[in-house]
Amino acid sequence: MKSSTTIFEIAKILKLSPSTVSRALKNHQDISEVTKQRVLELAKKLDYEPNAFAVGLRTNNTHIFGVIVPTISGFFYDSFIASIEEEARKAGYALFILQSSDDPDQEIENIKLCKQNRVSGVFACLSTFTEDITDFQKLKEKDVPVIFFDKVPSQNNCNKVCLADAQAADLAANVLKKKNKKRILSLFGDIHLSITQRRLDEYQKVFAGTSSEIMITHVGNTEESRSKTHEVFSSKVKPDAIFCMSDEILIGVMKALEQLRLKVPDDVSVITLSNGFFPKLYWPEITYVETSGYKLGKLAYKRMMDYIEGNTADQELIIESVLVEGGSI
Amino acid sequence: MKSSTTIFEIAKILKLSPSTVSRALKNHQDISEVTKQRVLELAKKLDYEPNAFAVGLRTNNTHIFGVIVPTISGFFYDSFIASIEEEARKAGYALFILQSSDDPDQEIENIKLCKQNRVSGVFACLSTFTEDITDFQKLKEKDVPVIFFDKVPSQNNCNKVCLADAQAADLAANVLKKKNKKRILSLFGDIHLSITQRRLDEYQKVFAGTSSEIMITHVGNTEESRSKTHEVFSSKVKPDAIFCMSDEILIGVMKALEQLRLKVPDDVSVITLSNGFFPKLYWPEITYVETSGYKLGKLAYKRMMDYIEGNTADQELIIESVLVEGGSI
DNA sequence: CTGAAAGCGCTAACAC
DNA sequence: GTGTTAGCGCTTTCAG
Repeated sequence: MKSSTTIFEIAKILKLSPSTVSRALKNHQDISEVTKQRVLELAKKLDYEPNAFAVGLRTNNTHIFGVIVPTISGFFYDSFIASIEEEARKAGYALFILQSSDDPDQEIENIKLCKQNRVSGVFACLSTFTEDITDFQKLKEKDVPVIFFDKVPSQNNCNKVCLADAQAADLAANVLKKKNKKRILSLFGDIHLSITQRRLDEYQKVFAGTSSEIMITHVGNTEESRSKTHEVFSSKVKPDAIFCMSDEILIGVMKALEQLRLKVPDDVSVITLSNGFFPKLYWPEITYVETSGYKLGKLAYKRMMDYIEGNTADQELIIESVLVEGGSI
Repeated sequence: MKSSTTIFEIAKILKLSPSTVSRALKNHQDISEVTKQRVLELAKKLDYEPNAFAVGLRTNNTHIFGVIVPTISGFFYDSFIASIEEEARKAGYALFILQSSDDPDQEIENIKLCKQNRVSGVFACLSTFTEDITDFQKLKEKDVPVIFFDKVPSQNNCNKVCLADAQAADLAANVLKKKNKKRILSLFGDIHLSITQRRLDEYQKVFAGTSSEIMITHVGNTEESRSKTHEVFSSKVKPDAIFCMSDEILIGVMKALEQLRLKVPDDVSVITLSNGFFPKLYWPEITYVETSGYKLGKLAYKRMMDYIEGNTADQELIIESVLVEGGSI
């Protein structure tokens, strides 16, 4: 990049000192109106932009937040990111977004990048396979606030914002129970994920002691969800309802139902946990318990700002789940 | 952030000079193996990370690319971003992602942020309403490469990578023509967008002089697409095919067809231009002409690196369209 | 109200 | 092979 206008040049032209220019530029009260005007005008004319490096080097504050997510694209994190970006922008912060691709090594690289770029704080969603969070803790020791979201560490000495996983599963399960569903294909994600565990535990609790058959099934992705559903509904005794733990699973289920020409809710009821977008693609719209990336983003941002303002005690914040009625039950 | 280990501290402990440490750290050939080892070891032990500000201030090179998009979340840009991120990471670049929210003012703010942070280059997709790109051109004058993608300026003195909009529309139209469709509901986006214009022009060309009725209709979003489709198919004479200009439009169409209990392709054929994800949600899968954010990202990145290596002549690069057969026609 | 000067951490001539 | 030094552009005491 070609050298840009500096404070020094402005000072020279206006026969002022660099410090005066610096102060004028940030509207310091000590500087006379006339001087301010002259400086501002010339700065604009010369297209002056402060050198963020010099500022950062001097002040040790970047007004940049790091965001570490498994992947940007997809079902959830894009809306989370968009959500914090909205707020951050208003407060003059920019976002430094890093993908871990669910790879713990890459996650560590990302932490390094955040460190090197002296971010003012980090929003982090752990990769599926992260076991060790010492690198995150080191950040925190350097007074870089770390707010974990969605996939958070199990230990308590950190700040987390989460969706009410257990409550969401509970809510959905109770809808099915109340509607007296007797044979429910219950589709959950990878059994090793803590998020799956929590949802599953709560779900099973609701049906404990009832006569409902809940057919717990784990699927790794959309295609598995589709094929499993197809298989189950090709047998003689068909379920009267389907529970989906996530959007990925839902869209596989719906594709299978279309293949089989089964009608929702006449032939089978469907309920899902969801970010809210996919249930609205179908007709009738699918009833879902909201797990909103957007809302989670707002909460995470709020927590971050709170932390920066001094409230550094470890907390775990939860977004309550909401049932959104479609016509699928 | 608490002060981190510096080169100076390492130098002091090892009784070396800062420059020797600096050189050792970047594996400079002048430095003896022993010294390198000692430095590297201590650096690791002290958890040393270079201060990106100091480096940037000194070298004027950040290894950060700015990415300006209308919005991160949605149908297309998330996969574009994920795509360049993959490559950038390999080459040691990080991404600084900014949303314009389709607001030209915010776009200008974003350009400023890129400037202030001395990014090594900018990937930019214009907001819908951007008319004036002088701010981008100023970046370029400062030797910051700017690669426009997707929604690009109409003028030629810049670098662009695009999807083959016209060709994509042509391809889809020809499929419909060959299948001898006679009454086609043709749904396009906002008429003011150049992308709509280009697709529409080419589309109409294909049907010029044929007996097919193509019912050109403009819709602003998914819901309009749904309601328009519903309305058209509620009349006596129903279309035998639907053309969708985008994923947003497609999902509205599909919802309307579900409402009306119309079967694809028995009752009506469907073809769309698409990033590739949504057509696969349905059964049968929707036939589409691919307009891939992922591929576009790869191309944009390649062009950026090429530019950085000296090939600075203005170019317009195009991604050829591919027809992906589903079962919807 | 304004100026002088130090220094943030690092790199790269230039010395030795 | 290693050390010395200047300086990137900015902010911020401290001194007028």
